[in-house]
Amino acid sequence: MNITEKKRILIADDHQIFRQGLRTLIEQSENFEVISDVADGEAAWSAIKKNTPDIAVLDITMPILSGFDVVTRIQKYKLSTKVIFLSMHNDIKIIDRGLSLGAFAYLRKDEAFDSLIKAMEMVLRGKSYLSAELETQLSEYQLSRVNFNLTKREQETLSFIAKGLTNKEIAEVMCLSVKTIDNHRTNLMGKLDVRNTAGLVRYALLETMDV
Amino acid sequence: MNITEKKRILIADDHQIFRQGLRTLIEQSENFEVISDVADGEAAWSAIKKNTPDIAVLDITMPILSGFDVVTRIQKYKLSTKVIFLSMHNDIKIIDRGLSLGAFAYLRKDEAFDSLIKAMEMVLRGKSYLSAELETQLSEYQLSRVNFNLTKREQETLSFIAKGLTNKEIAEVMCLSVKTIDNHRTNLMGKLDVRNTAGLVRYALLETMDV
DNA sequence: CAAAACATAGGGGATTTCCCCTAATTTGCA
DNA sequence: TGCAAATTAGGGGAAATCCCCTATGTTTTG
Repeated sequence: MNITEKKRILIADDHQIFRQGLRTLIEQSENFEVISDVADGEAAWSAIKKNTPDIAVLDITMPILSGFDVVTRIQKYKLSTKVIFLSMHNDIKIIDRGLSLGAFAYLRKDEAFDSLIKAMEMVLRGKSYLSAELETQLSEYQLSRVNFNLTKREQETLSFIAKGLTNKEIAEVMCLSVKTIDNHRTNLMGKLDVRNTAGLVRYALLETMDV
Repeated sequence: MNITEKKRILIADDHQIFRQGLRTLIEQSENFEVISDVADGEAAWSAIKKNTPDIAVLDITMPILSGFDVVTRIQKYKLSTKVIFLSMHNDIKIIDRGLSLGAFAYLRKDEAFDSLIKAMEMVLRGKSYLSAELETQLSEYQLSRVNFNLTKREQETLSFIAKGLTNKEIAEVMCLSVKTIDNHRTNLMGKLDVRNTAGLVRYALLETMDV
């Protein structure tokens, strides 16, 4: 770590008290200075464009632009600012999305402040950071996702199920036997690890966006 | 209509050809001039903030910011620019959402250009515009929505159904007879005008956000 | 080319949903 | 206070689902 020059941090979070507290904490550290703290994603993006901080610590849920929107813009304009998400979200899907958009670290707000310092130091060295717990969850999630390889016919069947058609109706529109649709249905439930129509519809509506 | 001064129009749509065509059409009219045409919602918002056109003709599906996002900002900053949505979407829920966010008119892209002129003239007079067909659909939709008065127990039952529980399992967690859950289910399907589990889950996931 | 995966279709049966109906209590509101 | 709505529960039966299984032809892939 360069002693003569503090690393420049931007904070974006729509909760003012949290923001002030975080700023104070970070500024106690010798290696970091907070150059700006803002309350929404648009302000964050403006500040990042203008000042290119070393690290942007972003909330996900923010007014106007979300943290996802901001990191997307950073990637688009190839800015050197590295993003750390600091969010209350515990949903592994959200976390996966954030990291795949190009963030270097993801911390939950309930983690210790030391974790943030650690994350910032690692991120500056070009490494990503994730708590051990989240890392486990994430790899399980990504592993489970790749097994969701639905075949073309299974996808078609699923989309009809999600639209509310019965097996008989699906068989008619796809010009197939009801038994074939029943098979697709069984295979879908096996692959997606659900037990009934409700689970299939849930998957179709929540995990994919094209229904 | 003021003859000496043309009304200033902004167009936002991510399809360039459509945009150019629309600009040409509008500029043939004597009463309107296109001050800007842009390809995404962020550019639209910037231009609206800067120039406050009389009317913004917006697509809904656009990069960076959606048309919904733009109209939300216009409302938030109380700008005088009036929004007309011009979209391919035919889904009455989308249309309802757009109008309830504060748009003055909604036109489908497949409607005649004259409709747009008519809509623009009405919008300038502070009136909203909707094709007769869409107006009928919309009032039916809004009427049907208010009848979706689900009782407390029906709502509970629905949320369990949407989570994938069977009637038997729901009966257990709610300490009721399976037959009671079956009744709730039947009543739900009647009220929501769907025919099966898939329809119930769809409603729970798409019409409410707390699942 | 051979193996694996996919798509098709059927048997058969347990379980669940779907959809009528009746009916007793309880709750809420005018 | 009284009536309407809500909640509970059940009978009964048709339909659909869920979940095993086998089997044959096609397509994809190493």
